[in-house]
Amino acid sequence: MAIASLAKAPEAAISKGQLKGEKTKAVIVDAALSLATQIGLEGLSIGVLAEVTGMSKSGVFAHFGSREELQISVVREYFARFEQEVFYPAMNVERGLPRLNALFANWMKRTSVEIDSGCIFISGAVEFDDRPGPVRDAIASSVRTWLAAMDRAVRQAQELGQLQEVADPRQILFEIHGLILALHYEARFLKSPGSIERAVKGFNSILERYAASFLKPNERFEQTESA
Amino acid sequence: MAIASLAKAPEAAISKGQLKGEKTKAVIVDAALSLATQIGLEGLSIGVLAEVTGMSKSGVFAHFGSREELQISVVREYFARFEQEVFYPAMNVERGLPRLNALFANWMKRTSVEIDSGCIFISGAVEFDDRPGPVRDAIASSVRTWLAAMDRAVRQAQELGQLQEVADPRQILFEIHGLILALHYEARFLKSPGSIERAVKGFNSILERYAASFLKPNERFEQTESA
DNA sequence: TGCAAAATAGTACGATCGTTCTATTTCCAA
DNA sequence: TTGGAAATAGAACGATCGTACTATTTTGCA
Repeated sequence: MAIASLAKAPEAAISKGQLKGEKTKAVIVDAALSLATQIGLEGLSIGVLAEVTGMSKSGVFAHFGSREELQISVVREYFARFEQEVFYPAMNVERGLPRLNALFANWMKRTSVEIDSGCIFISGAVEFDDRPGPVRDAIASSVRTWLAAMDRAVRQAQELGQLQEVADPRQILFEIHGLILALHYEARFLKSPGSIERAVKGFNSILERYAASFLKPNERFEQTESA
Repeated sequence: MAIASLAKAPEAAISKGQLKGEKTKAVIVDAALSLATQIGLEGLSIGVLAEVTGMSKSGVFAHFGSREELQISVVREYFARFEQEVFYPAMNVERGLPRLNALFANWMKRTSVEIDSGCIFISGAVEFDDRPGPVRDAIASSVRTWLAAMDRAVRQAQELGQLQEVADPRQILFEIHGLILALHYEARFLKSPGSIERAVKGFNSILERYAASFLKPNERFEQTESA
């Protein structure tokens, strides 16, 4: 089960024998991904990618047919890993606040790691906010899918009577999203220490404010817990 | 009085006669700024800039000596305008919560306008977070200067007994910054309606949470008020 | 008004970019 | 094992980039 219905295009039809091809393609996408997290999707260059992978420019190019298709592949791969690291583990946690806590914990943990590597959903948003096209669409649909998953978790906490029924889930989500963005900005760009703690504290404040009743201590979010 | 001491390099020494030169330089920077807000500082190209301003490439180039210097000039110009639109008007409002309200209102108003044009402090942070150098430094010092001004406003509200003394100003600032970033992301990239209202609501929630006592109605922030 | 200096234009350079086309190599099933 | 297809390499293209150099024009003060 993926985050939502769209999730994954048919893509790699492994049935027909493209063993070697798909394998090196995966290697290229992997290299492209770690390049893109550092210098952005727009910074991706087929020449540099060929150099890194030890292939020829045309050899790399042939796997995608266009730079744009390469960028889309990178976005899809990033989304798949995001799903794997952030979303799936939290699905093993019981619905409601515990799962919401887990989702935020994993999201924040990933963002913390990305203080060194960068987040494509954030850098891509900036690079493509004025550039319509399939790359922008791929990023936007990935992000919307993820935010919808968070939205579901918030609503479930409401249905279980853990968060106020009257609260607007999208308001809660907006504020949580802001914490992640501030964490990314202040830690990665400004290099201000203590950003992680502030994000955690902000999250707890949000939960407290919207809590149906006072939270039991074991429902408070701690940075160490996860998954 | 500028936001802080650094504020403005000596730059345009208008005393010595560089009338024509400085004038066209201003025209170039102006064009570069509106270009950079849309496609980013890294997207700036001297060729395109020459085309837009009706000059020759070398004519444009001569004013800066390097592309990097052009980018720095753009950052400085952006900062100056930010100062003019967001910071100065709020200085005419009385210290404490009213001024903090005005600062946030102006900041948000500017961010709202930038839903169409883009914010260089946000896009620049993404473009240069892994790229050390004078451009990154220019952006970072501008942002830090602005955040320090916000920090001062928060502390003044504390000193006046309007916000809790025990609260950490940087925590408050972190959460406010997150609201602005979420507004920029969700409105500009995701194009989700209602983002402005959510940012306002989030700001009021923060003030209420950290308020020393209950806020009087006229101290609540309304989107329409400003300056 | 004339003249040095400042401002702008013109041209060319090496580099890199995405892409195309054609060869060559490698794979894998029959 | 072999033959056709898939995968990769190689070379070249037009375009654009920042920058360096040299001319030409324009400016503004003596």
